[in-house]
Amino acid sequence: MSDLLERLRGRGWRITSQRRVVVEVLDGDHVHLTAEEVHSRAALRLPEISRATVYNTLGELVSLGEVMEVCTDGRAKRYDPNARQPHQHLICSECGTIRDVHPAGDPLGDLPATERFGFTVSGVEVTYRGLCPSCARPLG
Amino acid sequence: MSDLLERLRGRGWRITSQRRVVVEVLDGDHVHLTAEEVHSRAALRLPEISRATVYNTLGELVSLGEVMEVCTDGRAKRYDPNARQPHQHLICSECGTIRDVHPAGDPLGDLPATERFGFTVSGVEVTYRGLCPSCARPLG
DNA sequence: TTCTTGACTTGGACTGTGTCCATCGTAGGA
DNA sequence: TCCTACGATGGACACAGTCCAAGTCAAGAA
Repeated sequence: MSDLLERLRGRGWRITSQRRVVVEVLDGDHVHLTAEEVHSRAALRLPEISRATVYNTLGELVSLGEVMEVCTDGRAKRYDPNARQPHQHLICSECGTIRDVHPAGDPLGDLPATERFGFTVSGVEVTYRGLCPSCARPLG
Repeated sequence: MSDLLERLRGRGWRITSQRRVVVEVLDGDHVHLTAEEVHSRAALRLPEISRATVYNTLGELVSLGEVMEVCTDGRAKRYDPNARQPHQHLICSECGTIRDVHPAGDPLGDLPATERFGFTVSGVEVTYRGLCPSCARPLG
């Protein structure tokens, strides 16, 4: 069983087959799936799993800090299982591919007090945009 | 007439009453409205304006680089008329208020070549999150 | 000025994403 | 093994955004 499931049990989660499958789908590949993609992959193993359950489970994983929600465009959110290691995202504007990246610098520290307008700033998201090698190629 | 309308005319835009009203709504306050908010404000001046037209016009303004699309959460996109001056956003996680901010540092330069994976990186969005003064206040 | 035409607008249907809720099922403790 | 509160279900619903066929009109031509 994955460390993640163990941590969840430790936090009082009731481990059901549905939750197990959702967690395993996320744990399997470190790609950035939409909720629908998680649902269809989960349904391969557990055909009767409902959309509502997948949405609920993803929402809970996000609020526990185990999974990161990535809002790339106006479309579906994507879920990043690599939430425990700080990182940013590089997104292809053409095909939507997402890569995790680790920039130098400290964006939080870059925001001077005079630019905080009294806010309690708790986090920062950095999203780089561009074209991936395939999409940048002329008639690729 | 606004500079923006003049620029648009220069780019071959047909200036219709609908487009004029949408541009005026955006030009008026430098806040970050959703498409629906733009539509309802536009409808105060031009009651019969349709949602489709507002969406079309906003989309065109974005692709011309005159307006910036801001995707704050999974909900509706917001439209920022301040697209010609580079800036970033500070968002209250509680009430959704958005402020334009101008951090020090150069996030684009912070992404080393080894972290670009062959991408042609063209831009970067930085979103700071936290609580605004009203929402941070205990029982405010 | 009037005419012409193709770009623009309209409204309603449609899609995709996500939420809600009443009901049913079951994990895990007693 | 039994109980029960927590979780799952699925279908209705809400919201954001897109699409399309038909009607309208801005602006250049005559």
